[in-house]
Amino acid sequence: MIRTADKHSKIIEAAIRVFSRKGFFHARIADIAKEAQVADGTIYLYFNNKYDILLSLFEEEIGKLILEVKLLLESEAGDDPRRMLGIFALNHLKMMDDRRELAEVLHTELRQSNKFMREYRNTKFSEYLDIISGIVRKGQKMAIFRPEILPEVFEQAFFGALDETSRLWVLSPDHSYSIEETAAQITGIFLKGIIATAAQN
Amino acid sequence: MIRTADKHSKIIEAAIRVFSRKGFFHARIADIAKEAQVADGTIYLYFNNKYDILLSLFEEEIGKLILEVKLLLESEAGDDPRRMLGIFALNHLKMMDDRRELAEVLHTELRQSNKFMREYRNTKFSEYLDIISGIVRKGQKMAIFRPEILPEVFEQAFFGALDETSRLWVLSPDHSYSIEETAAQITGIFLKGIIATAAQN
DNA sequence: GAAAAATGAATGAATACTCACCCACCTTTT
DNA sequence: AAAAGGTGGGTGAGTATTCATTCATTTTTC
Repeated sequence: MIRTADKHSKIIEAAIRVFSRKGFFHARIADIAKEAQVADGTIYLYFNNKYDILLSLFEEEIGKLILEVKLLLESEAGDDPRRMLGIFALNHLKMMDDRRELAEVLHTELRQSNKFMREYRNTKFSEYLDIISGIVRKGQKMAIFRPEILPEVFEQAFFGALDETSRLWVLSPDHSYSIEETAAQITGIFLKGIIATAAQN
Repeated sequence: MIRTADKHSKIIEAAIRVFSRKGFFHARIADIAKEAQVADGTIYLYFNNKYDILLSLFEEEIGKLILEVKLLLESEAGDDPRRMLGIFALNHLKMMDDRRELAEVLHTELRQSNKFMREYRNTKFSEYLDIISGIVRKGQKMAIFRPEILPEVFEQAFFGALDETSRLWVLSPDHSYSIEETAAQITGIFLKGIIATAAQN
């Protein structure tokens, strides 16, 4: 066994594959160990228990996702909240499509564990979601978006739409339309839904 | 032991409570039996195994939900697709709020099991979802809704929005606004998003 | 007093986690 | 610079526990 390999990420990556294949509860530590080419016991040198693997996985992967979108929003949106929503949506769907195994874990296990978390706020996940309400507030401040829309409700609805879409996308292998079309449809509906005047867009 | 009690529904109802409290995997058959005031073995006279309880629960409860909404749509919507969307949304959120325990089970376990179902279509659940695309097609036929909207994508987005909203609603006990307000916000966004002309609404 | 329904103690399969041991590599001693 | 000693990451067989399911027995029904 090569000494210098980064066991931590190796285990996380193995866990993503195994959890996506069998689900958290049916995944055995032995499966993850085998997939990571590591002994069962080694896993406990890096994680406290099975559930800790899942939580670490969430934190780390969503952390990366947040950095990625924030960077993209700064560089590509030209400070336009309308474009920001489109970029967020497309990026979310694209990344879920690129990393299907991670997507499956997030879709099924994140909810499960959210429910049993003491403090739902203060997670990387809610930080990711709050990017959306941030965009809404910005648009309202600029008088581009209707002021009567509650940013939190919009956030829930917009994310819910993306989440359900990506869930079904990943679930079935064949698709009649592209990710870009799908993202455009969703962004289209929500933009028309939130824009202040009967604007052109 | 009460004699004429319908054991089947008694067990289903007990299972809803136990699954919502502990989640499917952590729920023990003994817990459900105790909650239903029935012996462990009795459960196996009505269901093949633990997972069968969950699947039956889905089929039966979503079946009821479908009947309820369809009736409501026929009696209250006056054949107007715009009102139909509003009725669907409000009914969905209200029912999730009324039956929080069932809602929690649907939110967390339905996804889990969806993922591991061979044939995703042909479930009561997809029948429920298809009510939404049905409304969209109706609206497009009447030239009230934009024809370029893909009914399936709208269905996913609209349901996703409702699902995420009800999920968070059930998850946290305190709310700044009412269900009616929330439903109105969501319906507002989606209606403005799908309506053909810059109509009055 | 059969037949049907219900019971709950016993069974045994499954598996998360532990821990005694191994050994590659580093440090100290002579 | 060779030997001795130390360090700690890595290992994986073993264990204790947990529960879904079964079935011999009891209770209820008609």
